[in-house]
Amino acid sequence: MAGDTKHQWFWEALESFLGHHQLKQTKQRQVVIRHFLKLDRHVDADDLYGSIRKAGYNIGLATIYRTLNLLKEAGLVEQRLFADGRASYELLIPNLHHDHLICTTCGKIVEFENKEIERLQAQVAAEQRFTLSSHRLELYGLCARCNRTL
Amino acid sequence: MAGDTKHQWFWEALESFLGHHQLKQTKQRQVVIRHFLKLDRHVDADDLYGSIRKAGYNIGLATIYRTLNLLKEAGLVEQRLFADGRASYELLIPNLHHDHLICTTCGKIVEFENKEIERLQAQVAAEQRFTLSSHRLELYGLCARCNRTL
DNA sequence: TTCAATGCAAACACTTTGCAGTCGG
DNA sequence: CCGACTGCAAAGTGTTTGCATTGAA
Repeated sequence: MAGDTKHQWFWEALESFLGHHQLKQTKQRQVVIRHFLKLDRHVDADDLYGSIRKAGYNIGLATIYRTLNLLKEAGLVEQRLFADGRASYELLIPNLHHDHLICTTCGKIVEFENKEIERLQAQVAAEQRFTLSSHRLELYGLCARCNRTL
Repeated sequence: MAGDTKHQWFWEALESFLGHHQLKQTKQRQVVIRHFLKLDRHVDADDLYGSIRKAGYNIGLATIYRTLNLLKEAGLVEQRLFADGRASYELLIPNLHHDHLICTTCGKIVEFENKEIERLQAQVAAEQRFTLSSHRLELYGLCARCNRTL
């Protein structure tokens, strides 16, 4: 119902999660999530709040945080912590993991995926007898543009 | 003077940094840093505060934060952010980079280094025309012990 | 003698929580 | 109707900052 076709899998997963946990579908949740999906990448609570407010809704910041935490619980979203103390959230697409290349000057983020690196990670974990559940890889440096400008 | 031989390079680097920035060596800084070096790994402000206080010193939390930030500025220490909002600090040993394998249950941290992964990272960065300055790789999962207990 | 450093407390920014009212199933 | 959800404001959290004072160079 609230789902566009592009994110149908997401709404289905959410519905399933809500169902299995006797949680409820609400107007506000739908608005928050719709805006989250629209903003698409690396969204923080304030971005969402602004976007939602600009669209004419009056939804409390608390509800936004609660919704983001819900999505995190549901495993649909990943929380990412930044040095300035803010947390940003990213849509977690199943089986479509990627890592980040981050420009330390302009903040540009390039996503990438490298099967070979992942394979080696699994190998390292196995050597230490860890059962891997997830990982985070971030490469920091200057993007081509900033490298030129500086 | 305040430097044990093991961390001599550290005290020298610090002295050099202070000198080049007209900053001062103080009693408190030395105490904080000495305790930081003693605790050795993945220390947070409160750990330090406790350790210092237990040793009979009365040094403000603010000073501890200021000192840790100083070390970060000096590039001698790396700040790491945790999901619960705390920041922990780790001694940054030059040319001795390592990544982390973190147990999501007991919090155990195993350090590792993998040249092959680093090589692939450099390759990825080059493909995107990034000039790499650093990276962070964290693998999350269950350690052997927790895997057994659960 | 100067100006960085300190301790304290107040200020901060982001996030969570308590509560009374609301609304979905 | 039950109990999860909401908005609001108040409370929390770890960290930073303003200020008068201290102390290193």
